[in-house]
Amino acid sequence: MNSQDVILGMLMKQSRSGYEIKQVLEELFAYFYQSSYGTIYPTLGKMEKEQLITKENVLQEGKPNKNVYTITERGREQFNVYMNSPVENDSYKSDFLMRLFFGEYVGYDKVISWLKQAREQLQRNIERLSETFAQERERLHPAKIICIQMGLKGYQANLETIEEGLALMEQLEQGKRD
Amino acid sequence: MNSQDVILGMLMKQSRSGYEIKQVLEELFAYFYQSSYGTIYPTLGKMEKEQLITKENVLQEGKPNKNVYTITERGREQFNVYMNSPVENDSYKSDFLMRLFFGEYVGYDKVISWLKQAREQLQRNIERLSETFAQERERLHPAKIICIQMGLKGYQANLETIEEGLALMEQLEQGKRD
DNA sequence: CGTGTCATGTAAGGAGTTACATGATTTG
DNA sequence: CAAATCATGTAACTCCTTACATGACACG
Repeated sequence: MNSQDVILGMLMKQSRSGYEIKQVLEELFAYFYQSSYGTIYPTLGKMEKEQLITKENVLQEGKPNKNVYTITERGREQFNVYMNSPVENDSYKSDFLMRLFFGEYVGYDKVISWLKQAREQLQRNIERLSETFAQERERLHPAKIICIQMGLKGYQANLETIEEGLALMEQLEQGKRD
Repeated sequence: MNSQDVILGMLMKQSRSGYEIKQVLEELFAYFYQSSYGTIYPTLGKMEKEQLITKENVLQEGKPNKNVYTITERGREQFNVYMNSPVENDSYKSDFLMRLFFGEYVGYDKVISWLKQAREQLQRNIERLSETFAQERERLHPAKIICIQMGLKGYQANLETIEEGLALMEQLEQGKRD
């Protein structure tokens, strides 16, 4: 899976500009894929050259023009190749867990501050993800529902573990003061 | 967080060779950090030049020699700088979830095969991670226990969601055949 | 005698991030 | 009038991955 595969998938149903692709990526894919303009725009250019997509300049009122990209037949074939290729291993990189792993080298207060920070972030993520899908829930393809459930249940499990950990750490921090 | 920070942390308590570092990384860090020799050896070289670590060639019987690295005072300071820097955002990249998201473009059978594959992988991961920490559990620093709990509970939540999703998909697959 | 483990490294390449650069329009 | 939003792009850089290269010994 690379940025090209992702973009092809996003253009399967509707044509979009690079800016719009970024927005959707941030709204719906945030919990399992991240990207930046520095990747999206060059990739779109490359894909146009390879005739996987076509560009159309669209004039807008009150807004700058935009380049709207449409997937070609060749692009659809390419997307199909991706969808039938072996699934790559997940890659999870967490600075937060690294800190916890090395938590013995700092004070309890530091660990507690990391946990609180992670808790707040998770609460925001859960709120955002549930809201995004609350309305359209019933109309979605079952595989997409599973995908969203993976995100939500995963977040919730993490939140619970952090909540428990925080309770433990605060207890220890109290005990230390006596 | 980069490979240098991780290596410094791993040398805080004991000196190790590049090969040993890789082994520990695979055994204990697999669920939140991955690395390769292509990163480890050049990083060790760089760190030695910067006097964050020192190298010692150790002769072994029946095995090739190894280069054992020891953290210096300067290295400890550097590690401290890392531990007091702002925590970076997690980065999770999942080809598996991407496939599910685009599941509407393939048949139910394909989705089911992805889910089964993910289930098997998760079962293996859970088994490995629980075994690794089953024995030494009580002696660990609380922060490290939370770190491991994050891994285990996260895996378990994912497994449950996949199990539910698989049941749903298999039901739909049956319904389709009538 | 072949496969696996121990052990260290290099070189080329890929993929993506960050920062920079620009500019119009809208909203408060 | 300032800040946010819409919109596109480039260039330098960092970091890591993959593949290659080597070699001794152990185990079955």
